[in-house]
Amino acid sequence: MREPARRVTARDVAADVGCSVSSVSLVVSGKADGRVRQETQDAIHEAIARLGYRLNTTASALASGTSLGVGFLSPDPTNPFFSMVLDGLGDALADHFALSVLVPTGGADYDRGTVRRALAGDFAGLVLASPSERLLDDFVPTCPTILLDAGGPVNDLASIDVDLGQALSELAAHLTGLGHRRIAYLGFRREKASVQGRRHQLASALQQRGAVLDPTTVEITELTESAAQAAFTDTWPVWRANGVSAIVCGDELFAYGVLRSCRAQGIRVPGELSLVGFDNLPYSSLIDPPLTSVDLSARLLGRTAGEALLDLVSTGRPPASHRVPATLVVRGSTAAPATPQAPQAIAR
Amino acid sequence: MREPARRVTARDVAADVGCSVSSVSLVVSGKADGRVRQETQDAIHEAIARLGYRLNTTASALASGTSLGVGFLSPDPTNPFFSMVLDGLGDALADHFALSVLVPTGGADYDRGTVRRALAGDFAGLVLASPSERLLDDFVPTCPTILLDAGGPVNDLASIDVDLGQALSELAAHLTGLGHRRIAYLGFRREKASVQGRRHQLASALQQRGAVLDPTTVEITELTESAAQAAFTDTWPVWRANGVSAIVCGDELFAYGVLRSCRAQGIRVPGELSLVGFDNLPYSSLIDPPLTSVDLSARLLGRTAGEALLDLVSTGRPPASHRVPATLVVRGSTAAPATPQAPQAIAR
DNA sequence: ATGAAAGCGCTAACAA
DNA sequence: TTGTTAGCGCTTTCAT
Repeated sequence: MREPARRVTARDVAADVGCSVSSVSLVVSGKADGRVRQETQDAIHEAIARLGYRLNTTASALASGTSLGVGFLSPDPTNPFFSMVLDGLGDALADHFALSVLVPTGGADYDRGTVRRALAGDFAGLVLASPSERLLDDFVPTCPTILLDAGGPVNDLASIDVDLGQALSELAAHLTGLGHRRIAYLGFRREKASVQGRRHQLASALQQRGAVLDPTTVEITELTESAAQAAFTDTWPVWRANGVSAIVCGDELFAYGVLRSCRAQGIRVPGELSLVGFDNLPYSSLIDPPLTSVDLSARLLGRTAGEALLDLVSTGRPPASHRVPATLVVRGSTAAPATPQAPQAIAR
Repeated sequence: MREPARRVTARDVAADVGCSVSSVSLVVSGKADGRVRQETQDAIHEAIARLGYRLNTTASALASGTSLGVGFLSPDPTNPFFSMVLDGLGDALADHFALSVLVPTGGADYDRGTVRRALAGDFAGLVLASPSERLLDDFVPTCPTILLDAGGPVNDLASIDVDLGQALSELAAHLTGLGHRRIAYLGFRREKASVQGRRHQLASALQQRGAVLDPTTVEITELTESAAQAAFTDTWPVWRANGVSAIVCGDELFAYGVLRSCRAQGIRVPGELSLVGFDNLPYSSLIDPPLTSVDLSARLLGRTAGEALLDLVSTGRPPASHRVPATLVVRGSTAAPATPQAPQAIAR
């Protein structure tokens, strides 16, 4: 039963050395050169090591008015996309801040409650990944905040987004080149503008090549395989009747869900149905069939967000919103449709 | 160009209401009932809302001597195993602490530097996932710490571990039942005791059923697919010469790496080589072939660690080390060996 | 029921 | 170059 062992403070060190706490503070924070004599510095260092002194970062933060960490919110820390974003973010921030991951409670998307907890955390900055529309509506930032994958700036908050333009036209070219004429989109329902943007970009890229995005819209609110599996199972009869021969999924997890549904129903992929995912996870190339993917550069996205936040925190000037380009990775889940496709009229 | 907007403090609220800061503090911390008159409480609540006051958690932590978060260290936040552990941890801790994920710098395993940063963070507690042997050697905890997947308690630190006993004998029964007689193990080199333990458990389970664990040991230090791919490519000639017909991988990522190597070399899985992974990621059932897996119950592991930590932090008594049972999930990557296997002598 | 006051451990003026 | 001092915003006795 050992003592609570009162923590060694800067004062203890100062007393031991016979100097003042300010000198200790200066030495510890590395601002000592030219302000504290070398001998004193040495003595302080020695005492710190001997006594086992460690800076109390809480007190330090309070006194200096700076905060210690930045918060990261994502709908689901389990989704590989967000893990990779987190990894990139860590890269950019590691030397400057601790990264707090606010895990939404109960497997749901993060909501006001989670954000409130984040705001209570006295962070130096906040990164909101794939925030939902409702959330942003009444979100009042209390610290430098940047959005990630919000589809563009919202309420003066900069957003780091994926630029899908190039990848989407490549995708359209790829699919139409294979002979697909009617493609469906299985999206993630988050912030309106973003979703519409993705759909629209894909739709117009397809149109330019004489193909069509099926107007039957499916937007999933839950970022899980099983939700996608269920949604696809429900909607496939309609899409099939419409002549859809390829599906583009707004999240790779969705593609996995579709795949499961196809297996369960005996739908051949590719052939009867071609499948494209957004993300390009490490597993894309291992699954059966290997998934053709739009690579969202998650890690780069995270790093860019980290850098933007660093900039925002230090300069106080709102950073420009950034776009990092996505790239198309073609694999085995897309092939020519089994039945030749009729040319389509322009949608809507 | 808006003002730095000095933060609303408890004093502002007190001044507004015409009471003292102590009352505000009591109300905010929920200790007001019976100590502050109801009218005053109401007035304070009203002022808080109107003024937009939020508790400064840094100051609160300093004054009360409590800390705000717990730190989580893992070799790689990108590895789905750790994401799931993190998720479980978040579940257990969410209402009590913020979870800080300390991301190791530069993609390497976390080292003393990372730990030092963690220790500097004034956490209420620390969770060290899959710590390396060297790390623990000279690790001096400065706050309640629990280990996760360390293979058992180390230096008085409790560890939450997977109990492989049952799953491993099922696995041995499964493999020998299929006709395998010589199995190799591709492990993750971390803390010695743990690794030896896993190997030994598997070895003895196999022996009891007349099969043998190939003595050629491969222990990978880096938790990546590509490391496993390379290691397997190097060692396969030896294993093949020894008559190995099945491989058990200590991490599912390793199994993916082996799979890639097999594809590259045209080794048929299963048939020429059966493959088993440890983890049972969501992707196990989608890859080709679906992976037979020892499910490590990552999420439960995380949740258990969280609960143990909560207990440790609040009671101060070291929690018991826990073992959560793994389970075998049989899928398509294991089958009878193409060539019948000779009965094997007992290894070493 | 309420408020005054003494810190928590550190930082940053300012004096010396 | 060094030490003294006044806080940072909150919690927590302890009087009142």
